[in-house]
Amino acid sequence: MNTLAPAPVPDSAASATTPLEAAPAPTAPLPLFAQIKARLRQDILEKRLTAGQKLPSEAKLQAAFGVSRITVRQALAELQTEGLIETFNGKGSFVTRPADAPRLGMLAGYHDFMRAHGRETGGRILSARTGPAPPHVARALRLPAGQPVSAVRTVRTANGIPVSYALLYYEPTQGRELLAERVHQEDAMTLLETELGFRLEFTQISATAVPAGRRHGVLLGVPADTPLLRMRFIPHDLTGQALIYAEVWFRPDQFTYRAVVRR
Amino acid sequence: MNTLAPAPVPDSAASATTPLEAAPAPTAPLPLFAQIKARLRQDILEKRLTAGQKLPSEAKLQAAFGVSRITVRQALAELQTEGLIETFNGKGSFVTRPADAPRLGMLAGYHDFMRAHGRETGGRILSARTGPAPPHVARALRLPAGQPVSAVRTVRTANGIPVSYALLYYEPTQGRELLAERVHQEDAMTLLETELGFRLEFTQISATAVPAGRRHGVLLGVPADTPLLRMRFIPHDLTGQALIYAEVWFRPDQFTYRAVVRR
DNA sequence: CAGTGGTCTAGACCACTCC
DNA sequence: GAGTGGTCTAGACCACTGT
Repeated sequence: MNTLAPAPVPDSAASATTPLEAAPAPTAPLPLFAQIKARLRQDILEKRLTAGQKLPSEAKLQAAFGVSRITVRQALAELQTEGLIETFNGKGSFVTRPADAPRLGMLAGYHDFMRAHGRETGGRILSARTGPAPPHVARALRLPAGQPVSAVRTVRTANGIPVSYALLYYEPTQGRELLAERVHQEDAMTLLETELGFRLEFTQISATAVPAGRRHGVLLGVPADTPLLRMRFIPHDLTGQALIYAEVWFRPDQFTYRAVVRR
Repeated sequence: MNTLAPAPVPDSAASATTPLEAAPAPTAPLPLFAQIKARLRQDILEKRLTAGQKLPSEAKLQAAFGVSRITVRQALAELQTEGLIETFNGKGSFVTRPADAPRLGMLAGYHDFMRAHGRETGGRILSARTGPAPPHVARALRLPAGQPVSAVRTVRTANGIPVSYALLYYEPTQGRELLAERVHQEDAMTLLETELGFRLEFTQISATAVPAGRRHGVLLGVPADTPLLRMRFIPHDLTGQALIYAEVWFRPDQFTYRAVVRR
């Protein structure tokens, strides 16, 4: 017997909606700890276990899944290195709040960075509408060409000076409409993690320099042909799905991109 | 008894040079697995175990340290998640060659990227001399102001077209002089990892856009005031020491910086 | 105090690699 | 087949957290 009983996720929370038999399992029956890990991960991603919530104790998991403690601990250990849970001696294991996890990409995010430097951040939304996705956006978001997407344009300021012009694309599903109301106040990545509850796994980043066009020059308050830093951010969740496509033009005299990268 | 016997690193390789008693251990005697891990890590960093080399088998480590297999495995597991070793079923554990480890920062490095796109990379060294460190460089490398550092200037080309102008600073110690002979052919980060055997842990990166000055314009073959992408890379080793300070100006029509960042 | 995770042991069986 | 890592069990003691 190498397959877990279809036991519900123990303790609190309903489940039953995800019988283990539905797993792939054509060839290799996953090791026990991997099955437990997959189950818990799914519970987290699908919000049956929500941010900050305490997981069942190791003893309870042990009993519920009918395995030894070491097996339970191996599952928890891997979830921990993946940053999905945190465990505290004497207290228990808890689903990480995404904001708790150290942010490696953009150092603490744009707004935090500005505030940390004593600059008042502001901004406004220039437009927010829905239309067919441009080809490169559709490709990045893995959507059929021409599929309708939301497009939001914003300008951000610091101490009243324009800093960036941003163009955001995303599928107009789930609670993502919130982006159109808040991106001028908070970082899109922060909103995705804290307000919308997505679990970011990795982000594709690119950077280049471009001369300010007429339109960007006016919006950012610089003469045409002034060098601008143009970056693209494409954050992905744990399943590899791209969540948004963001293209941002920065005034280099007002902002320098900084990051810390492992390896 | 909670302290490992001063057993030498078992199998091959001399050691004995690092008795465990020299450890901190004033208050909390590290857990056994942590002591084993520390010992192996040290052996790797100090080249008693070198890249690609096979570690003693779990059974041998078990016997050598006088602990149970699980304890050995916990040490190995953590070294693995830190990327210091790789293990293969049926073969053993091996010290990772830094180049094997997935490179998250610059996607596969500049030269690999160019070659992957079928472009012939070239370059030349403009100058290599030693002089007092500029203040911002001294600060980043944690050196006393004015301390002598090596400074290397290079230009890189792809298919004969200038792509970047780079300015590298580093302490002229150890084998690092090699940098002055090879940076025009290989990425500095790659040289540090593969040729010089450093273990990179994290890299500070910054990006901004600047107008090409007269000198940069001539070197890169673009008119003055053309926008350039200017990036700084400061790679650090496992101890947090900055290894080099690199400042690079890219022609944006020839190169876009791309990276994948966790979280 | 009870509950929780942190560490550790001594064994076991399996799958994989290489000779 | 011998050597190696991958998985798993049953039990133990400790340190920390809360009441």
